[in-house]
Amino acid sequence: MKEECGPVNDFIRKAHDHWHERGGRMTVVREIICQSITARDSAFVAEELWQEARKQDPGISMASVYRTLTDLVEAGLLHEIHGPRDQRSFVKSTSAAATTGHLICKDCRRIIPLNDDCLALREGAMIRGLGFQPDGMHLQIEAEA
Amino acid sequence: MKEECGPVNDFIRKAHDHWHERGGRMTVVREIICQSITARDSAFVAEELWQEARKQDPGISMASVYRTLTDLVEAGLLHEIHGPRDQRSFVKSTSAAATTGHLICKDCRRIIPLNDDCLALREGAMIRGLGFQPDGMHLQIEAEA
DNA sequence: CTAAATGCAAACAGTTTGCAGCTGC
DNA sequence: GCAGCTGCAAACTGTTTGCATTTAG
Repeated sequence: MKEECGPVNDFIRKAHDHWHERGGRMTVVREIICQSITARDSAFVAEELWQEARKQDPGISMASVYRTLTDLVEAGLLHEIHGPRDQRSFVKSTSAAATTGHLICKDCRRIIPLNDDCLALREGAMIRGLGFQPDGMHLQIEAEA
Repeated sequence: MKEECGPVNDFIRKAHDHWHERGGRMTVVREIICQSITARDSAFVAEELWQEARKQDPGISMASVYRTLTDLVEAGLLHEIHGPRDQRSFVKSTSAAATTGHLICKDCRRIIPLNDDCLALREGAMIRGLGFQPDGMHLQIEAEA
């Protein structure tokens, strides 16, 4: 039942470090959840991770998924997306959607990352001009197919 | 108790028309809520409208506020903003925040409308280039003071 | 051995809904 | 009078939390 628990990729290594720094641990449950995140490159919700994590260990609870997600957002490894408010959704901070924006298709429900480097630069400068420190930007465009 | 119920400004006139078109009515409750909306130019939440509406008629329920807001979004007179998910928030469609974006300050909690006409043009063109019909765009930038 | 993490179930907050009574036309 | 609106309270949904138990180191 004991699995290989060491860091296996960059995301997991960083998560591992984050928890260690605060006296925490990289447990099996957390590693399963992180692995499920690692596989994703667009936005996801807690439920999706849970379904996938349950395949590895059917006992994993939603509570753990949410607790893990909260930690990872705090660690800066995930970004929370402010979408339609039925569910919280997240992206890895390294994903394009985290730094620029995403397109939410009202028809197919897909969330498509946008990749406009220029946007972050332009708007970041504007915000600083207003006297604020930008900390996360999400361009959300709803569209029909 | 009977008040002047006719349309008194553009927003209210349009709302009035919307309800009439679908066999509904502009009631006193709805007018009080609409008036409270009319006065606002930045983002607001249901609770705020409710507090204000109660000053006119303490019996008004949150249910009515939400039902009215839902109708107005459907009518295209309001835009729902996808902010931090503790509460739904809205802006009048005529507000800058509806068409361009808004800055959410993590410290002071204010939501500041941004006015970058260029943004809507640029991004709209990009989305159409991807084969979608844009329908509402929200640039959300979180920042610290 | 001990602090930290987990699952469970209960609590929570904002929102929605069913329904009986009220209202505007 | 009747369709439509309202307030109330109960239902709902996604998320969070308290607690007894398990687990990692």
